[in-house]
Amino acid sequence: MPELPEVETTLRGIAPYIQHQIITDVIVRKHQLRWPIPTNIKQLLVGQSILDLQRRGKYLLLQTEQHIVIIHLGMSGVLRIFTSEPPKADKHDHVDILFNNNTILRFTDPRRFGALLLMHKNSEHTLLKNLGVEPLSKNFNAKYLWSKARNKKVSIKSFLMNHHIVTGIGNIYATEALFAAKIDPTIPAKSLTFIQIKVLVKHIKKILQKAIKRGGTTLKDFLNSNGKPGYFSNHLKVYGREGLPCVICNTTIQTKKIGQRTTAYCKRCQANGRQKVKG
DNA sequence: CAGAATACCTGCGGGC
DNA sequence: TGCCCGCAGGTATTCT
Repeated sequence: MPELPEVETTLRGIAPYIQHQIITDVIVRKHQLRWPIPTNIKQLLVGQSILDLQRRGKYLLLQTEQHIVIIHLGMSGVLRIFTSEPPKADKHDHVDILFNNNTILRFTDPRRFGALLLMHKNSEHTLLKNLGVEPLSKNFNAKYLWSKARNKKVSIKSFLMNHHIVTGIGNIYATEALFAAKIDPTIPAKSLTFIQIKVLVKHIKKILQKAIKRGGTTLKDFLNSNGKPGYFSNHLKVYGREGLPCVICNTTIQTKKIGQRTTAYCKRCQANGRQKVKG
């Protein structure tokens, strides 16, 4: 999906339109997303106002007086804002939330891996309670990642994509961060030196921040709340570059499946000191 | 318990 | 043109 920068872009895009606004209607055309949208969502939300909007990992949280709306964009989800009559809903426009300022928030998701759930304001949702640290927070630092990596035999790439360790990093940004840090994505998490962990943390933060600044990455589906794509795609250095020359050393970029996910890497830059390539 | 495989769903591009 | 296959930004759940 949308990974952290895309969710953050979405949050910033929709917040000015719906914060402090009262929900006047909820139209659900398709309940069956990753989990069913609660059937009583309309009666629970109408009349409530949006007090606050937050992001936790890749989850968007819309806080109302009584409930918190949890939204996950899955692989192909998009939230868009309409301030006048929206276009006729097509088959993937699953939900419209209407507000008293005539704004409409529309949730579109062709693959339906996304979710729209409700939790009571005082409860703790199982989806959220076991999430790891936010990668852009101070809690995400070399000491933390190092301590978590101590006994982990999984590849460093799968480790980075484990949301119980650190949230919001998906295939694109894990791939990019490992390239920037010159770390072989296949090596076990526990085999990294503290210095490597430190460099990796630095690059993760840097890349995520840069991507947010560019409005996220659009490969195919992602659009911001105005329906515009993100522009970080132009800054990707390895992801999607299989067969093309490495931007650093010209070696042909290869791919490999790690934990079922395609991983692009430079054999030379990310050799992790195992062997020097001639030349 | 950790780690790997599976499941959910649609759309698209490539090969034939 | 059309069919079939594999692949895609995610992650909870089930398996070994």
